[in-house]
Amino acid sequence: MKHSIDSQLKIIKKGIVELIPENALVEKLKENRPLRIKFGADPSAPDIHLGHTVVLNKLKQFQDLGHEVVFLIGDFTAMIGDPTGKSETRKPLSKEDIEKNAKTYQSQVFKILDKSKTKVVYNSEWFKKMSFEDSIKLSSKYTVARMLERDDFEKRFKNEQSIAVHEFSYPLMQGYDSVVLDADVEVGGTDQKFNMIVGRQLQREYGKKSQVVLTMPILEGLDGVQKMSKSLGNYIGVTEPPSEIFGKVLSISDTLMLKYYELLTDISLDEVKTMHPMEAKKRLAKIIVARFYSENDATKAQKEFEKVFSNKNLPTDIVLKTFKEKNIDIVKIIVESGLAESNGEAKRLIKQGGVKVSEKVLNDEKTVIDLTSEKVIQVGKRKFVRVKCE
RNA sequence: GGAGAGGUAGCAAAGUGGUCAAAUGCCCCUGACUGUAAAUCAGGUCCCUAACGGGUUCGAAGGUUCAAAUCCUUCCCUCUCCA
Repeated sequence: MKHSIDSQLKIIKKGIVELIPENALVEKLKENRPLRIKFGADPSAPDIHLGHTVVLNKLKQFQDLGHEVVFLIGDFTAMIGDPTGKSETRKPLSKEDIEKNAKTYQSQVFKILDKSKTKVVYNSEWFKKMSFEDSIKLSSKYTVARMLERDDFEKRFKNEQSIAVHEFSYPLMQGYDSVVLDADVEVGGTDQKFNMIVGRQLQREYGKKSQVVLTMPILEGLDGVQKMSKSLGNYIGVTEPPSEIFGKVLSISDTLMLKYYELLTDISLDEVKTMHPMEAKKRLAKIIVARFYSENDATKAQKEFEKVFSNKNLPTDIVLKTFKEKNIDIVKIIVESGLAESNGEAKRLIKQGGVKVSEKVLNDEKTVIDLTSEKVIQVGKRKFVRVKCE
């Protein structure tokens, strides 16, 4: 191995929240062997977003240091369905869905991870074989009081929200995964801390060495408050088109931008602070786009952004929607091309001056548009559609 | 098993027979100002209608009433305390 323990440790510790416990990691590194780094993924939400990449980047660093990443897909867990929080019970996924999601997940994960140094495993492999006796044995290794130490359990308990008994099984199962896999290190977001620590204890109970728990900060979503997640709709997905990613980054607040720089790049914050916020944000957006596409795509995305939003020109590519009739009410066009949900909303938008036809604000909701020539309809700042009759 | 408290729009939370399509706050949408930033301001936020008005909403299904989110019955769900 090329790196000394000190230099490895330095790389590993960069950008993390906690390393529990640090000296155990040092001991493991001293053994001078590739460590097994466990990372668990839930195949119910297959789209990877920037939030996930914080953890994935850390895993990549481990790979670069010569360690082995075990990418665990929690297919067994997903089959049962996890009723987290107050949201209604999540529907258990079918086998087909899980398989499909797992594939999608993998294809996206390998935009960051090194495939040749990653071992993919499914936890149904061992859980399917477990008997009821085994599972009772497993649950006897942890107490309710300790379960209630977990933040969200405690909160829900206090707030009089339901906690299904089997929810206690999730930390146990996740911990048991570590037992089976002989994980040396488990990496996850701070929200996973509790579950990962359960893993440590279970490993000990089963006569194995405890894993080291490494937590990464949670990336806030575009709103700057809640964590980035698909269900909250405040995310930037790694498969989104470059222009989308670029635009979304530009829309975040300045404070949030600093956090993104911190968690997603190697650039020092001092340097960022000397820049004009706008320039800094564009730079960040470019870096992120380039990571999932290319420098070239990033530059293109920036030019397009400047064209549309800074100079208020029309975008280069606008979707074309054709109609059979030659003359149609503007309201109908807006709704049918998906720029608004209902006639009422379309009318509202017009009243408020949010609709432009061929770059001119339109105030009369009764306007009939002549579609013999092509027109560009714009709703708000960023929704465009080209329309004409067939 | 017993006693009690609840389920209202995306979320939180008022309303407890007509004045309720339902206060308020947040989220969200549009506009102004900008840097698609923050802060601020103005407007909007179930569906149809140019408008008058109409149609569907307050856990579900029935019922009482001229009239129900509000009263009654049954059911489903959540929580608290006791056993």
